[in-house]
Parts: sequence; structure tokens; C-alpha cells
Amino acid sequence: MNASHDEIDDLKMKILDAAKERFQVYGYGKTTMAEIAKDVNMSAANLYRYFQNKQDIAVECSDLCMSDRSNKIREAVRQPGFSAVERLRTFVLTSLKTNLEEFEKYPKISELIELVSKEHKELVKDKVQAQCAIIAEILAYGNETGEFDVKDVIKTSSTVHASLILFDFPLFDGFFSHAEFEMMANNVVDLLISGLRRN
Amino acid sequence: MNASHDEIDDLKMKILDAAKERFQVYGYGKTTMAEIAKDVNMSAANLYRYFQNKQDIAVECSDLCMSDRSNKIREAVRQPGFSAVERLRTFVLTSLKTNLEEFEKYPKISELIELVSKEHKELVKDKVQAQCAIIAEILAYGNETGEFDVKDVIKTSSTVHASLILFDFPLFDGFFSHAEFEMMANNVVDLLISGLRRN
DNA sequence: CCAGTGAATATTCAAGATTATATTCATAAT
DNA sequence: ATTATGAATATAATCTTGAATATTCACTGG
Repeated sequence: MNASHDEIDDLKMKILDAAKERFQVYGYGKTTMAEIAKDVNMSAANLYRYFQNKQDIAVECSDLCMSDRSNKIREAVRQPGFSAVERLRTFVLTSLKTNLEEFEKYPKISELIELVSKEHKELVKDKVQAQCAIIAEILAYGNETGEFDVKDVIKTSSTVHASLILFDFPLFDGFFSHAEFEMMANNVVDLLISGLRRN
Repeated sequence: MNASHDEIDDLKMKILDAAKERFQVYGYGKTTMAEIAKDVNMSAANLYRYFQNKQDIAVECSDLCMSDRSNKIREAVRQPGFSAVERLRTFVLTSLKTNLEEFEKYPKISELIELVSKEHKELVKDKVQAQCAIIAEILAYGNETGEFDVKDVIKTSSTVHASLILFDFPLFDGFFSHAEFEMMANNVVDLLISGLRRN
């Protein structure tokens, strides 16, 4: 009997969940294929029917985490009562908070980040794209409400993202305290807003 | 005969120059105290009369490099004919160009950056301070010329710096091409300027 | 066939031995 | 007295090798 795509995807997801848990807690290096396999009641060999290799698991895992993050942020931003300005601020503060909290809770994640940053830059590009899309949505909304006056929403979204990168990438942890980060984030948002505003 | 401070400083500088050359070309790990010593015609042991240890040499070296960079950028920015807007743009583009070129010419420098980023965060803070000071000067000048309308120059300088960090730290090399970086830098500057402008 | 496995092999990791280098120190030269 | 050094020691990098782990493969039960 041939397994349906759904069944395969289901199993892939189970594997990814198990792997994610172990990567977060013990780090990439310290989790073995055998352990992941045991978590989902199969042999290590059989994992290779679902993934090319260990690194692939890590990559799909990271991809999934980033998507989750993006979804979370998108939801936080889409609060009905929010103005575009509030949305932009929420975007930055939620990104920042998510980054800081995740890093505090699972320091081992830096291993995955390093892996993805060195090889697999395409994933990072995808993440940037996703973030820009959210920003673009906010900008377009701001144009509608009259809060903003943005000519080229796509181009500007990537510009805004570039100026917010300090709060979107966990590369600067340790240089500033959470409070400092938050204050800086608010200040940058204020400045950006005044640049985006219809005068 | 007691050596004057000037003589000591002169020798320290010679040592730093030699060390810098080797660090740049061969990296921190692959240059030995003996080699640096030979370059300035003394024994390795004698280096310790001028520096606590090897890491100290690296730190003072980095400090020097950063100061040089800051001075270079400050000079580029202070061109007499320049408006504040032009100065801000020059600031960013010069920072970016310096970073990219240096990294291309001396890839081994990443070793020093890593060292300084991990231990010696105070150096990084100093660098940030120096950059902010230059920005503050530009902002104050913009207030004078009427181009800008910045209430708190100090606070805003650090905000502007935060939004320009992508172009000021060599952490994102490889993610974007030089051309992409430059375009993004220009776009961010445009956006910032419109936020800083007197309306 | 297809999902799955245990055993075989390739690769990576880690502990210990070895070597190179950083750092100290007793002493020499000036 | 101060600058400097060579030799001694401490520390860190490198290499080696056995063990752990990733990956492949021939095979098994459905």
C-alpha cells in the first residue's frame, strides 16, 4: 500500500517536532540521529527516507521556526483596532521581544543560527522577504488610512527593514540590555514614522 | 638613561604597526609574538615590557584601527561645501565602503573582530560612541543650516546610528552584494532625512 | 513494491600525547 | 637603573587515534 503525501508529510512533521525540541534543548551538535529516531519510534536509518541528512532536518526545522515567528508577528500586527503607526511599532517590539526571549530560553539555538547563516543563506533571504512582506502590508495600510505617504511600498518596505535590522536579528545580543534595546527600538520607530508620514 | 614617554610610545606604535600588518595578513592566531618581535628587532620577551600580553596588542591594534576609521570618516564628512544632508549620506556611504573594502582586502580581520566582540565589548561601545559623535555633529550642523529640526541631538544621534547599523558593522558581509548594500544605504538615508527634516 | 531495519562503512568528535607558542624570570649588557 | 635577552615554564594549538555518530545498503516483513 502506497503512503499518501499527507501521511508522509505527517511523519516528516513529527520528526521535525522531535528534532526541534532536541535542537533547542541540547543543541544541534549534541543531538543524534538515533535520538531523534527513537523519539518517533523508528530506526535512524529510516530517517533518511524522509530527509537527505541531519543538516537537512536542521534546515527544515529552522525554516519552520522562522515561519512560526513570522506568523506570530503578522498576527500581533493585524489587531483590528490598530493604526498603521501602532502596527509598525508592534512589529518591531514583537520581533525584538521574540528574539530576546527565544535566545534567553534556548541559548543553544545560536548553533542553528550559525549553521543557517554560514551555509543556507537562502533561508535568511526568505526570512527577510517574509519580514518585508509584513512591513509592506503595514505601509499599504498606512497609505489607506492616510497616516503614511509611501510611493513605492515594496522598495520602502525593504528600506524600513534594513533600518530595523538591529532588532530583527539576534546578532547583537549581549551588547545592549533588554531595556536599552527596547528604548532604541521605540526611538527608531518614531524617527521612521516621521519620515513615512504624510506631511 | 631613562627613556622618555615619547620614546616608549614610539616603540609601542612600531610594535602595533608590525602586529597590525601581521594580524591583517596572517590573522591573530597565526602570528606569533616572536614574529612581531623580529619585525621590530627585539626579543619576544621584551614585548612584555610594552604590552601585558598578546591579546592586549590585538586590542590596542583594534582600537587604533577603529580610531583611524572614525577619523577618516569624520574628515570625509567635514568637506566644507557639504550640506548636512550630504554629510549624512557621505557618513553612511564612507562607513559602508570602508567596511566592505577592508573585509575584502583583509579577510583575516574577522578574527580580530570576533575577539573584540566576545571579550572587550567596551571597545565596541567606544566605537559606537565615536560614530554617534560624528552623527551628532552632522545633526547639529543640520539644525544650524535649517535642514533638520532635531530636538535632542544626542539621543537622535544614537537613534540614527541604530538604524544605520547594517552599514556600520561588518556582520552581514556575504548576505548582500556591494551594489545591494549601497542601494539600501542610500534608501535608508533618504528615509531618515525625511524624518529629520524641518517640515 | 514499500516502509522499515540491523549491520557495514564513512565521517566526525573527543581525549590524550606532542609540539609550538606565550609568558616569566634570572641574568647580561649598557 | 634600565633595556634587553636566552632559557625555563606555562599555556595553547596541533596531531593522533579510538570511539561515537552519520550515512549507506542489503535485506525482511508486510
